[in-house]
Amino acid sequence: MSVDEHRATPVPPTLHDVAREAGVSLATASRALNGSTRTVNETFRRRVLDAALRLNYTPNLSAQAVAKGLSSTISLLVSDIADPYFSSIAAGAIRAADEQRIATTMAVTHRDHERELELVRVLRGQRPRAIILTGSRWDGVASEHRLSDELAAYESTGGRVVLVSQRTLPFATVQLGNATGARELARELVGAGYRRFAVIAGDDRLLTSRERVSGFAEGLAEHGIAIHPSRIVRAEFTRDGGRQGAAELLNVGLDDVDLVFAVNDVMAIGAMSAFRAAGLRLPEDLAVAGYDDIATSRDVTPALTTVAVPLEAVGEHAVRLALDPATDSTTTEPVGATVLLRESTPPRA
Amino acid sequence: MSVDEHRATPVPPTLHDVAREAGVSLATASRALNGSTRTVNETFRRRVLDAALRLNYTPNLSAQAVAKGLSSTISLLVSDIADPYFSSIAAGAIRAADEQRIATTMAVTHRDHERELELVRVLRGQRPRAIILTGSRWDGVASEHRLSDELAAYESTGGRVVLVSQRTLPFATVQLGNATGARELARELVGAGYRRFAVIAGDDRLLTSRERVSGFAEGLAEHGIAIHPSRIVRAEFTRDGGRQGAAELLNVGLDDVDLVFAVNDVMAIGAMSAFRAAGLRLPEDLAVAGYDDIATSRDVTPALTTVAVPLEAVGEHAVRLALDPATDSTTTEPVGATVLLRESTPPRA
DNA sequence: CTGTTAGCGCCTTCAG
DNA sequence: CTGAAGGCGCTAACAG
Repeated sequence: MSVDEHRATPVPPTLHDVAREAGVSLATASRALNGSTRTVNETFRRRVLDAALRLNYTPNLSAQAVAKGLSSTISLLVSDIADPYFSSIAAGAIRAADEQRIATTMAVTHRDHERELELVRVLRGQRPRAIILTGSRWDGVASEHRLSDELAAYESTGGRVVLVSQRTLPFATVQLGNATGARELARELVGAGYRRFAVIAGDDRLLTSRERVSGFAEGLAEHGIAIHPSRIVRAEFTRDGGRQGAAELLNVGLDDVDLVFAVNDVMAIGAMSAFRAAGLRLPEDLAVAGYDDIATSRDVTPALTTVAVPLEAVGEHAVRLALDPATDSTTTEPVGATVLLRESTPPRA
Repeated sequence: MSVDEHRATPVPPTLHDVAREAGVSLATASRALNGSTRTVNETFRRRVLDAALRLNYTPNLSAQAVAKGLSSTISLLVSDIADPYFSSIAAGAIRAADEQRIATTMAVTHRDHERELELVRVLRGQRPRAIILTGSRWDGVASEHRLSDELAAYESTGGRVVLVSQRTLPFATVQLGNATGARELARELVGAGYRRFAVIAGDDRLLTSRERVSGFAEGLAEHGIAIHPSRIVRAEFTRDGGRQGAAELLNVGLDDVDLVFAVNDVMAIGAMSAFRAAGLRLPEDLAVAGYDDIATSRDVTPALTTVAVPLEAVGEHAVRLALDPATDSTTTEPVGATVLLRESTPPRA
């Protein structure tokens, strides 16, 4: 009767078990199974590998992490994983991490900055190789300073921080060309014959919203076109936010508007639904444009004009920056965007 | 000049540092910071907490895991995180895990069973509290046995396995009522006046596809309706698969069909796009129905008739099963589905 | 090339 | 209630 049968909770085999089974020392077993630098006699190697296989041994990654003071994990923070914007970035990030045999831990902030700060503290406990923060940064939000301090503390103890958004904090960042993309969209829309615009924006402290709105306005300004302030409404960065923004525009009146730009596709799609519910025909009565090029944008009717952001590539870049030793807190990786004119904004006479 | 300034790589403060800073022993510091059972003098408690705050200390979770032989992580396997079906489940799972202060590690199988098996092996190394496998199980696929063995080994060493799909393997599972949902859908569709059906299914070894097809057929059979085998095509479980399936149906001819049921929304939406590209008017010329009720299904035009699966709740259930000590390998949690009749299947005269 | 021996950061009996 | 000491599984010098 082995000692195992006395134990209340069964327990996975350890390296020690493998070594004993193979009749070698712990060190040899360790080297045979992982041994980066050192090499080990082929006979012993086989014996160890066989033993490991026989016992169905899997190295305890936590133990490895404490022993070498380096984990094989990265942490990815997203606002909402059910949002296609973030799930696409996550897909790219997970794939890139996977290629380097790094596991990805995901956490969700629900767009709450206090929560985001708290999560960073918790995640630090995992001692991940890197923490990647996705989602727009905020302006004029007190917690941003505390967040920055927390991240700086993390970096000062060997971690790496990568931001996906704006470079408002002193960390490596994958920069999304929001202003440029929106400006280009505005130009193309003017080129297509549109002149009278309204905008459904997000919270003005959300830099992504701000950049897209101001970039769009700049593009229009180049053609001497201005957006009347009453034609810019703000709402949440969600589908319902889009519906609400549309309702608000409907209230102030849309007679002098021929195109509504929602600062992201999810909102644009919500807005389309609200406009249609109000009896408007799209695109005949009103044109709509969004931003991001989420998968749904081509499946709605009319297909949504938008600005494509290579989201999966963004996730990959973020991980690459995170894992590249050459990266430091001043590193920056710009990512471009591409205007996609579709049926929701047909050329106007 | 402190010793820290000599170190090549900076390092996070340890519990030892905190204890020294607070002028107490390691044990006291440990108890003050986590100490479940033991209680510690209020004065010391404060001293320790203050010291921890001052040093910006975060407990090393890996070290805790090795010390107590129990990690605070669960692993979630999905086929494709950018697919709204899985990202919704993930959202629910992450939230539920979060509530119990458990971190979620995500891995992606890309619908490859070999990869899935490999991932389980790797993930076991993390010693997660549980491994949750989402996505349809396969029938007649050799690796399912090896997977089962691997999972059994994991469970025999204290882990917990939860499946989200079919209970074809001897582990706790959240069972999705695919057959029931599809049968109900068929009934409602017949009730709405439809009589001639075609189906876009997935790989026949995919149990989710099979269950939905056979449930649907059963529902029709109750009314004496059969689907001609040539009107059942198979394709990948993706949007492109849906397009392809639609093309195939278009080829064999759709004159004697008034409704196409795609076994999931993503495929249904791809099919709609293909049908429309072929000049069909939806729903006048052809009705379409899907399954899952992903967010996009209500945003397409016409809005898609589907069967709602409470995806986020499914994720939550999976985590609850995973973390509930009362769960064992025979536990089962059935989850119902609800038919949602929308514009893509208007009542027929 | 192999084995012995300290740790890694933390928890947890076990004495005081 | 507190502190000292051993151990968790593994790695990395250090000898042999």
